[in-house]
Amino acid sequence: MPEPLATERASTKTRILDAAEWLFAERGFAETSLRNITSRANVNLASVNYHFGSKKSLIQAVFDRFLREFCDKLHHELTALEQRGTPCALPQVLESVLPALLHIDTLRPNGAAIFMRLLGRAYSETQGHMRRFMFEHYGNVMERFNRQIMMACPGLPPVELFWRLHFMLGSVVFTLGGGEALREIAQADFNERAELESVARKLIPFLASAMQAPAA
Amino acid sequence: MPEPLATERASTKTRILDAAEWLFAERGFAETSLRNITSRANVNLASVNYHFGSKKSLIQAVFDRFLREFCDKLHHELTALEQRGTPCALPQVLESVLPALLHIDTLRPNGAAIFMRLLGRAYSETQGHMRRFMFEHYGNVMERFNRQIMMACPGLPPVELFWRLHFMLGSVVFTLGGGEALREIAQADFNERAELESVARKLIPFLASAMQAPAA
DNA sequence: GTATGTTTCAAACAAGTGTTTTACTGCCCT
DNA sequence: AGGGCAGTAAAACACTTGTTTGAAACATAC
Repeated sequence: MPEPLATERASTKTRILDAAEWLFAERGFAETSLRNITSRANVNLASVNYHFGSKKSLIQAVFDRFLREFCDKLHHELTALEQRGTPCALPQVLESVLPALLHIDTLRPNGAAIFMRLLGRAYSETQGHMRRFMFEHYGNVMERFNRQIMMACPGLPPVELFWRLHFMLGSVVFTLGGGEALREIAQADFNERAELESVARKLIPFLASAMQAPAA
Repeated sequence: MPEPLATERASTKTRILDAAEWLFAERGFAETSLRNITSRANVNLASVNYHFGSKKSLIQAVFDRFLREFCDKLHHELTALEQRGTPCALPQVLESVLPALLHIDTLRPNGAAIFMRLLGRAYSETQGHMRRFMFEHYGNVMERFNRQIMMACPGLPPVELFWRLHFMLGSVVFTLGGGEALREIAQADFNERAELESVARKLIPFLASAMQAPAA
């Protein structure tokens, strides 16, 4: 499937995906109606059921597109890391996700924040459909990342590692997905441009130091 | 207002609050209908509008009850900390929120997890109604906690402190509010009872170490 | 040019939403 | 006894939701 030229209107399918992901991140899944999506995408209401089958499938499709874009880039960074031979230091491992984040931020405005919010919502889902979907389709990349972390944290018991990985995920999702609210406060109170990359670069030493705490 | 005796049925108002907070945390605000709430509370549909005015006000009332219970306890712990005179070490400061968390966990089953999920939802709200409400009514307690953290982290620039406080909040909300999902995984994979307190006690050294990372 | 398969469109569908209305309790008070 | 009143009950309100329908428009093939 070729990239659509800039002159021609994007396909109905991607127009729906673009509109949906923005609204989902902004308001949540339940608070976003199909009519919100289709009117934002300038397509007919019925077209989402025609192309995706149902709202639930659309949500999954939105999530899948993000995951693919993110994991493809992360995969690339991880192979570079693995081919070094020598085990990497923690900050370097953490830094390897940065290009993937910045990448999806270039594809769409505020892409990384939207992705993080979707990730947060996916995790807070009671049923855990998406969490399962995520591990089934992209579990291998995440597994490789975990291994790098593990090698950089020698002597850490597996249980402790499990929890600390989720502590980290919480920090990242909460602050990077927290959206404009946090950034605006930071900018107002400290007059500092709070770009995605600058926040992420504050996160890295914070998390690296956290992971190296002695296990209780 | 006296505590209702165990024999008599709780007031309609608190029955609604109890049912609502559980459902809100489990499914979210929008996904929970008033009919879900009233049928779970065994009260009439109209009674929620009669007692609370609207669904939005009910949400706020649920949130307010949690905040009051939590901040009252935290207030108590903070005064104990402040009266020591000598500045406290970071782990001790962090540990001061533990009694407040455990307290609301005794008031209702899974209370802390529910509270954390509500907190997370409150923060991820686009409009930020609840965040504002929270700071207006309980900002003083949070301010005092921040000061204790600040004193335990000498030399940390204010901007850095701002972000790190939110990094911490993210970890706590995400993992403690993550609910049964994370605990079940931990229990299945590592055969370890994942109680609220044991997870919280893993969080403390993790966060303490994180806060002490050198500023970039 | 006609036939074929795909995509769009407006309209309708049944089900569920928050809220309001109206009548009907039980209860205290003078 | 009876008027005032906070609380409850069932029903209806107007509206939005996701989904389906059947016809129109489009493209592509022969």
